[in-house]
Amino acid sequence: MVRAGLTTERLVQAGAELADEVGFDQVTVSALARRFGVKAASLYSHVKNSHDLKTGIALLALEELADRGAAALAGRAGKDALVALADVYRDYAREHPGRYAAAQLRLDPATAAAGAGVRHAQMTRAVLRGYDLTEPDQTHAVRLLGSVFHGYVSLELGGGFSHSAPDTEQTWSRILDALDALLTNWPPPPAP
Amino acid sequence: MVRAGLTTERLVQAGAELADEVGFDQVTVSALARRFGVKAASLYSHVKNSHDLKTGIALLALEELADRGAAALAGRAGKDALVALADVYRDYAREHPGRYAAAQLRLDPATAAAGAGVRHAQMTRAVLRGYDLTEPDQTHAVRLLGSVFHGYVSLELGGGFSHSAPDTEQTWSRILDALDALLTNWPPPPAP
DNA sequence: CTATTTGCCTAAAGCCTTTAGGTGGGTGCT
DNA sequence: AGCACCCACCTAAAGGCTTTAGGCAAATAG
Repeated sequence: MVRAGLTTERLVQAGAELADEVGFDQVTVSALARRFGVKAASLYSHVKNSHDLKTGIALLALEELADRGAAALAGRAGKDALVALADVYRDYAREHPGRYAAAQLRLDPATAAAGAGVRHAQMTRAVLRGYDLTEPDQTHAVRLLGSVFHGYVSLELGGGFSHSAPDTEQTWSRILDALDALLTNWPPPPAP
Repeated sequence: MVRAGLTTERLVQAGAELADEVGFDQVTVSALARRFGVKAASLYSHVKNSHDLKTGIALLALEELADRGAAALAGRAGKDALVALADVYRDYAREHPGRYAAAQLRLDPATAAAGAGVRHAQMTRAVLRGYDLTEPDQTHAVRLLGSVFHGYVSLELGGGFSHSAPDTEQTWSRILDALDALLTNWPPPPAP
């Protein structure tokens, strides 16, 4: 009987690959065990339960995304940085749809705080250094960028923009133009 | 033996309520049957299968959302209309998180085309009539608005903005100010 | 007041999750 | 080398959800 050599890390890694292949919600302890040629019960020595496994995949995805973001941001500023970071999210989601879905998993606050979530907010703040925003507008802008990135990527991934001209490539680039223009010229609070 | 009086419609309706209470992914044929005091197998005369039930809930949510949107848009234009439509999405998601999650279900093209999906795009286009955009910028703007609405709402719902000042109410209103300013002053394509 | 429809039931098979307890291969100590 | 221990993986089993097939009884129609 040859041992499969399971570890938590390898399970999470393989779970991420499985997610990209068949979708995050199809990631199951059984399917993962099958992939290792092992009985499902055997995974429970390495993973607390199904939810734990999914959390592990989510944290992995957030980490990978943050790493890519940091690399993309290095040496860039202004619109250049904005576009680079935005493309990181979009490209990652297209290359790894399962992982991206995993990153959307609602984590309990403790887990989220321990993970790479904070790095993401910091990266967006780093992009905003290239524009002239002060608190609290900077926070508003962080949230706007997060919303656009996430919203666009998940709509595009879900096929929300499919079969309609013009193509999504153009839209994406024009949206980034528009965001750049908006950040450059952030409106003051309207007089009540 | 008193009959429960099941119909497809009542099942979908109850499924939507169940989704709001326990989360869309916890909506299960078994749970729904339990709620009607009936065996799970009995539902299969009214609903093809589990996926069919979920699709029904998704279509219901899209319909409800479109109805609310149409009502909100009546008699409004410009920023007024923009804010009204945006609030429809946000309020609906907060009142009916399960239904909102359902509305995000990936539908096959045929089902999507038959449903209220088209009405949503048309409502956004209606809002844009208050601004001076022509094709293809109008399509880009439709997609931008869709991304912001969906992205913001789902991040807020997922707790992405929690426990950090300033509060999300302010951010939401400033984001809408910003979108209004952006649409009013939509940037031309940058020179290559 | 029968006859048909149809609403809900039981039975059963298949798959997933999770816990409990067993066995044997590896590893390290003597 | 021999031995003991540990840990990786196994079998067994209980419980849940999905879905199909076939049956009985309540509602409805002629």
